[in-house]
Amino acid sequence: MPQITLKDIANKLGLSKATVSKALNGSFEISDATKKKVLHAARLLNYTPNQVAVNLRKKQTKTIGVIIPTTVHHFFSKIIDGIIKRAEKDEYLVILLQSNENFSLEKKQVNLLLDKRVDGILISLSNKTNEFVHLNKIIKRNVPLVLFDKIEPSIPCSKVVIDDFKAAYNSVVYLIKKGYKKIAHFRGDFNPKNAVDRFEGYKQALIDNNIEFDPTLVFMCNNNADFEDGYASAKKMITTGIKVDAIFAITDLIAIGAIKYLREQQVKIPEDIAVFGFSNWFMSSVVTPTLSTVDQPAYKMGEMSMEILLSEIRNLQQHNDITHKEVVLPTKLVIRNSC
Amino acid sequence: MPQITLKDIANKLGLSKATVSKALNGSFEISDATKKKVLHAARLLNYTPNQVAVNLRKKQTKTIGVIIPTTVHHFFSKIIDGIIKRAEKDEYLVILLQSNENFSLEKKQVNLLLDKRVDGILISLSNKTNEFVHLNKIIKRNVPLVLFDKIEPSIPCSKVVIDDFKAAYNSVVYLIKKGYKKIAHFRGDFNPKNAVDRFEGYKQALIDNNIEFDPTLVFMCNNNADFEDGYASAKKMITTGIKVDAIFAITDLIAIGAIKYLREQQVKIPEDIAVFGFSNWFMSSVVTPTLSTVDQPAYKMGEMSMEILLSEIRNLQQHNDITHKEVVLPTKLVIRNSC
DNA sequence: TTGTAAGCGTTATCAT
DNA sequence: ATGATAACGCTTACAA
Repeated sequence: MPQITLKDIANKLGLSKATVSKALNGSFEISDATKKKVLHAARLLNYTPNQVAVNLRKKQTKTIGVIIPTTVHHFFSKIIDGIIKRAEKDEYLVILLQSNENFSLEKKQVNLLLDKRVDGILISLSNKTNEFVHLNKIIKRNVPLVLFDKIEPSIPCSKVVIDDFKAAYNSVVYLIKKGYKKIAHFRGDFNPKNAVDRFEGYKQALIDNNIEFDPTLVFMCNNNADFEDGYASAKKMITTGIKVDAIFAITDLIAIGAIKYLREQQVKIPEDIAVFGFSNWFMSSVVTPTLSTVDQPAYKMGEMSMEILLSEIRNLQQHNDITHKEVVLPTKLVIRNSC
Repeated sequence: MPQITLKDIANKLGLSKATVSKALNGSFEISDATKKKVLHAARLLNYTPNQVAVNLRKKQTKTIGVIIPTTVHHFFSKIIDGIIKRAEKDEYLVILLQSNENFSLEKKQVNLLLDKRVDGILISLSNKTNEFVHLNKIIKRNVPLVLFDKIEPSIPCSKVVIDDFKAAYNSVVYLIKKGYKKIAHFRGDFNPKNAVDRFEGYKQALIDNNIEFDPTLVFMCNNNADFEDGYASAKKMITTGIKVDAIFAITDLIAIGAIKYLREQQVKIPEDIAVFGFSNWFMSSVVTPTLSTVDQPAYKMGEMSMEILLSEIRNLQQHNDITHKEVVLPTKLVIRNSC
């Protein structure tokens, strides 16, 4: 059954398309009588405007594009949740794309979104992204852009992040205050900024507490930053005879991998070695022992990114000048039984 | 900077819009010479076609809509992964919406997608959905629809599901073969079909093995089917003095909640009580003890749903008749240490 | 208060 | 081989 159009209603009622359109949009120019007639006919015929036509005419699509490294990730799925819910409030639709940690895919996806004429774009950069022409292209095209979590500081756009440095710093300080002195760090080399910031936080916490930084206590988890990496690093640490009394892991998954190995080796947690994670995945609350970790406000991050994007879109449409925001969301320590 | 259009290129080159369009689309009517000129100019000006205009003209958007209950769920996020990856292969974009287990929201979202003129729709029904006019509307509008996971059998469209009955049946048979005789079931009352099917599978397995079905061993987890529910049900079971030697839980999360309570009470797993889950979340492989469970092919389910949707879209465009498929994806038991 | 007509940026048909 | 024109379905000056 072919879609009903304005023209159909106009013909049926002996009115012009213009009048029908105005009536449907509640224009004050139209008499109540015809408004009623039009509305009634529209309901009867089950008419709804073809948004593609509306979009073309109005030059806005009420759609925004989101590019993230992967959806299969507790942190990112909560961010998506926040993004979609916030978008819905303003009747925006969300196109979701995964870069899959692939830079050239990310570039391609930016172009797709631009061609789709989305009203704004939200990106969490892939770990491989080290060039930024695609981002600058977005900006040059005057499409609002907000970077979140995995960002590039030099891009002139709004950004929403977590203070990784501070969160790591606080975690390690917490460990130190509890009496741990030989604290290993299981780090990642990939998600450039986050991993580096956490590492720096770790280091600074040691220094500020008069504990000498010992590079041999730092283990690089550069495989995939996942469970296996934590397991392998713990194994490497134990088998090479490196003695520590605590581990600060860059990720819950890595922490849990480490826990698994330690438990297999009858290492008591936290008595022999304490473990601290990062992210507060749900999983952390059910492993044995339950994992102390850093809670990241993922939902909030998505919501906030969308919020800022929407306000920039609004400002753009109203020809107000837009000022970029840089939001640093607070994290908090969640102390459980692993330290 | 205003977007470059066909007209700009045409003017610059002293050609007509028509010629430029044809050249850009590689039409055989256009001479190689002008093709080259046009392509060069297009590249120079950084021209890319406005997809909104293309969509209006071609009456197709190369976009499909997906409605799921929630993104924050390991199972669903893997499905989304499968959907997006498959869509991308055919250069389709995906609009993602969450019904949030809210029926009226689901209805509204269907309308949004229809107005957006998406080329097809993928839905996993909310637990509250008990009317189906919105689905029939999609079909009446001739928009391809595929239902997955949470489906309604009576709707004339393609469906992709898991054989919940069989998976539950096999799990319980496995428990029985291992010698367990008093097997409790922690069930859910909500996601209608899945929960019921699993319950029926459980029951049938008992009957087929000459174990009398005992309704007092069935615990309803109708809060949210989550961790807390499993914990509470286990508590109820133990405190009311009901003796069992195994638990078949409808969900890993519920199983893990149960495990938590049992361990707190010094109940040995699996020696005193065995536990069997359902879904094979990653988490199941890291809890203590690691959880035996049913692996659901989530990624495959997303991929397959999209695959079928795309083929229906293709058939529709080519005016072939479309036949609906009903795919039942196989599951498999993952045996770990909890039974 | 209603209608006419142009235009959004394409593609497709039919001339030339 | 190229171009004029209409059409996709809507909104919006501007006229009536």
